[in-house]
This record gives sequence, C-alpha cells and structure tokens, in this order.
Amino acid sequence: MKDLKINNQPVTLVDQVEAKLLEYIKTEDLNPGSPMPNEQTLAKALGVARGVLREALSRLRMLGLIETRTQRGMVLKEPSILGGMLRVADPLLLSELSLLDVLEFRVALELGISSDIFRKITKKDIEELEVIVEKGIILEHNEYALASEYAFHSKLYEITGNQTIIQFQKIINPIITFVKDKFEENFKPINIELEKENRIVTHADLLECIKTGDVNAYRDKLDCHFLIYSIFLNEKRKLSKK
Amino acid sequence: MKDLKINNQPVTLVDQVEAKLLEYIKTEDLNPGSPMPNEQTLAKALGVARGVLREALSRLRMLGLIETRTQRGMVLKEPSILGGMLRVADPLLLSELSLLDVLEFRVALELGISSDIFRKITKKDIEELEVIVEKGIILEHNEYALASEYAFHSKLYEITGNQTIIQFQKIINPIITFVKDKFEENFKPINIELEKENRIVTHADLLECIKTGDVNAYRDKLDCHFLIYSIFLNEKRKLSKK
DNA sequence: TATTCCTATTTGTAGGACAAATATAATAAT
DNA sequence: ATTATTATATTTGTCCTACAAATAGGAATA
Repeated sequence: MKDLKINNQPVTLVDQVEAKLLEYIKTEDLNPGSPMPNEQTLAKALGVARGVLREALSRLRMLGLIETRTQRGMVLKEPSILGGMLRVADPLLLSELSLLDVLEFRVALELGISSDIFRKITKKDIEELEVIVEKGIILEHNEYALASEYAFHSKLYEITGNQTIIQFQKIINPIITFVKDKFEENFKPINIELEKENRIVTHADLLECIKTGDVNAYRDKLDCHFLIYSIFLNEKRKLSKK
Repeated sequence: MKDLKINNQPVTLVDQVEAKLLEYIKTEDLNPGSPMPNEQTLAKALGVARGVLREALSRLRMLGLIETRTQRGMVLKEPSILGGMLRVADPLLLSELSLLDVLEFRVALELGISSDIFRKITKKDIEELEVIVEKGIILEHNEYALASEYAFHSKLYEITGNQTIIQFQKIINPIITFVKDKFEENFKPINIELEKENRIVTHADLLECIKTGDVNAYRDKLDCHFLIYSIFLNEKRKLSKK
C-alpha cells in the first residue's frame, strides 16, 4: 500500500488522510460553521500520528476549507473555488506557455461576458467607465496607465455581478500585466499590421460601443486582441513541440 | 509576532515558512528540475522544527510546486495554475451561489472562445463533432446523454489548443452536471418561454452554425443559455442579500 | 570489468513534551 | 444573588527524538 505511486509520486499517509478528511466532510454533509473533532480524536480515529494528521489539516486550511480558532477547535468554512490559484498564479512560477494560455483565457472570458455586460450595464456604470477612460488618456505612457487599465477591466467584470469571475480577474491580474509587458515587442509587429487597417482598440473605442449599444462591434474589437495573442501563442506552441 | 492575525486567523509559523519558501523559489529563480536543499538543512536555515517545515512543504507539494523522489531529495516542478481548484471544485463543498457562478463562468468562457474556434476548426474536427452529435441524439434521455454532452463541449475546448482552458473545463465539469441537474426544474419555465420563440438550442443547431461559418448565429444561440442562467442567478443573488 | 554488498543519507511516520491561549468551572467580592 | 476574579482543563502550535524504508554511492568481490 505504501509503495503505491501516482504520477511517479508515492501516495503517502498524509495524502490518504487528506482524502479521508475530504470524504468525511462531504459524506457527513457538514455545513460551513460545523465543528470538527479535535486533533487527538481525529488522529486516533484515523490511526495516524498527530503530525501526519496536522499535515493533512494544514493543506485543507490552506485551501480555506477549515478555519481554526484557538480552543474552540476547528470549524468548516466554504472554500473559494479559486483560492488554490492564489499562490501559484505568479509569473515566476509558471512557464511562458502557461502564462500565454492565461492571457488568452482572460481575453476569451472578457469576450464571453460582453453580452451579459450589455444587458446589465447601468447609466452609473457608464459614467464611472467614462471617468476611468479619461484618466487613462491623461495618464498615458505614465506609470498610472496600468492602474487605469486594471480599473477599466475590473469595472467590466464587476458589472457581471459574478463573484467567481471577479475573483478570477483579480488573481490572474499580475500574470496579465507581466505577460503584456514581457511580450510587448513581440506583439508590436502584429499591432502595426492592425493599425494599418485601423483596427487598434482603445478603451475609449470599447466605451463608445457600449454607449451606442453595439455588441457586435464591441466583440469585434475585443476579438482583435484575441487574434494578436492567438497568433503569437500558436507560434510559441509550435516551437515548444519541437 | 505570533498573535498577528489576518482574516481573524492567526499567522502561524507554518504560514510564514510557506511564504518564505515561495519567496526563496521565486527570488532564486529556480527552474523546474532544480533540486531543493534537504529538510534538515532547510529547517536549520529557517530556524524551525522539521515538523513545521514539513507542513509547509506538504502544502507546496499539494499545489504541485515540488516533487519529492525518495532519496534524490526534492526537485521543483511547474505547478498547474488550476491544480489548487481540483480538491474544492465539488458540489458538496460549495454554496449554491458559488455553483451557479461557476455555471455562468463556463457559459461565458464558451461564448468567449467561439471566435477562436471558428478560426481554428478543421474538417476533421467537424467530422468528429458530427459523430458526437449523432450519438447524442440516439442516446437522448439516456444515461449516456451526459457523456455526449461532455464530449461535445470537450471537443470545442480542445480546438482552442489552450491547455489551461481545457483543464478548467475538466475540473469544473462535475459542478456543471450537478448544477444543471439540481436546477433543471427551475430552468424549465424559462426554457418553455424560449421554446415558444423557437430559441431552444441543441448541439445540432450549434454544429449547423459551425458548418455554415455563422459566428454571430452561434453566439446568439449560446447566449440563450447565458440568459437562462443569468436570470435565475440574479434572482438567487437578490434572495441571498436579504 | 562487472556484480554484489554495505553504509550513509533522506524522506516518512510515530510519539512525547511543553508553551500559549482560552473556555469553563470554581471561588471570592459586592 | 449577581458580578468579578481566579484556577483548571482543553486545545492548538511548536520542538524534539527515534526509527523504518528506500536508495544512492562507494567498497568489496568475482
């Protein structure tokens, strides 16, 4: 049992205990707020040393599944489905290909929520977007341009009201800014190409589409970005296959 | 230092060691495959007991950041950005609202990749989709209908070639099927409404759009689903605010 | 030179000890 | 009788030691 391996990694006692705890939580249908037995009890029940149990608990704690207030013991919590991404969503930990995948992911998502945004957007939202865009123009080529960029897209995600989507955007933001910065030079030739066709997209353009209620034009403009990243990404993919 | 709290949770030594290890990995710019010092060395260097260090390492191991082949010591690995989602992406661990958020997230993403799909799809892809759709029709109201449903959407995600998107779809699939099943009755009235307008969407319809190359029609049909979920989800959100 | 064996190293597991924090019960004060 | 204080017990967090299992690398042998 001990030398069972998955992905060439041994399945340790900690792995098994972790799985059993998850199973326990699910089958007992415990709700957030439900107390967990204390460590000694659990360790004895599972027949393992407290250290092993604590390692497993530590993992679940990291995922936000359990919260431990000293003395009251542990209580269950609803985890954030994206919480596990937080630690590894870092440009320094992921490969180039993964980073570009995430960039493409984000553009796809933003494209995908456009119809929802057009349905839900209010006058107040549009006013806020106008302020953000104006600041962005003033601050162009400035260090605060990035902040404006982030604010604009954040606002769009907010309009959906979907907390998971909002959180996703927040978590991957460091990756997006890093990748855009790193591959700026690579995107340039494609950008110039598009500039000739007058297809370069600014936030002001997007906002204009929103105001006139032209979803299709909005989508076309966003799709431009998708195209740029997609072309570059496909080249990278081909290279990495060799 | 020890009674520092974040989110009302004490910041333990393990938390600090975990953060330091991550910092170490990032600043040393270690690549996948790079060896890590052994446990004793690390524990001494960080001035903590081996047990504490092991708890932190256990977390990183779960995230897929380090791999530990017995005796060769630990080596770094490229984590999957979505790996942390695996354990908590479960209908039994998340709230209704979160589950519905994920459903909406999926529809948005699928809507977002449509232009990319239309650009990249090949004749062979279309043939495969035809087979899947045919099987789906035959197996309608059958337990295998779910498998066909999954196969169809999986194939679409595959066409993007984006591994992160593909993995995302795989991980959240249990949630999607669960939520669709659980709220089937709630979606029905809205569905009937749409049926009157002849706006019910089948895989065959989508495939037809793909064949004729009509992206906008394809998007409209997908957007129908978005609308259904969005309406229902917004009601739920209002209720939960009270 | 190739093979076998031994030793040292490293991770995985067990178990004990104690500090810090706090919930609960017991005691004292008004 | 009610409130304030103190003491005790419980629980998590941390450290330490010991040892088993596996294996890498070198030593001994054929």
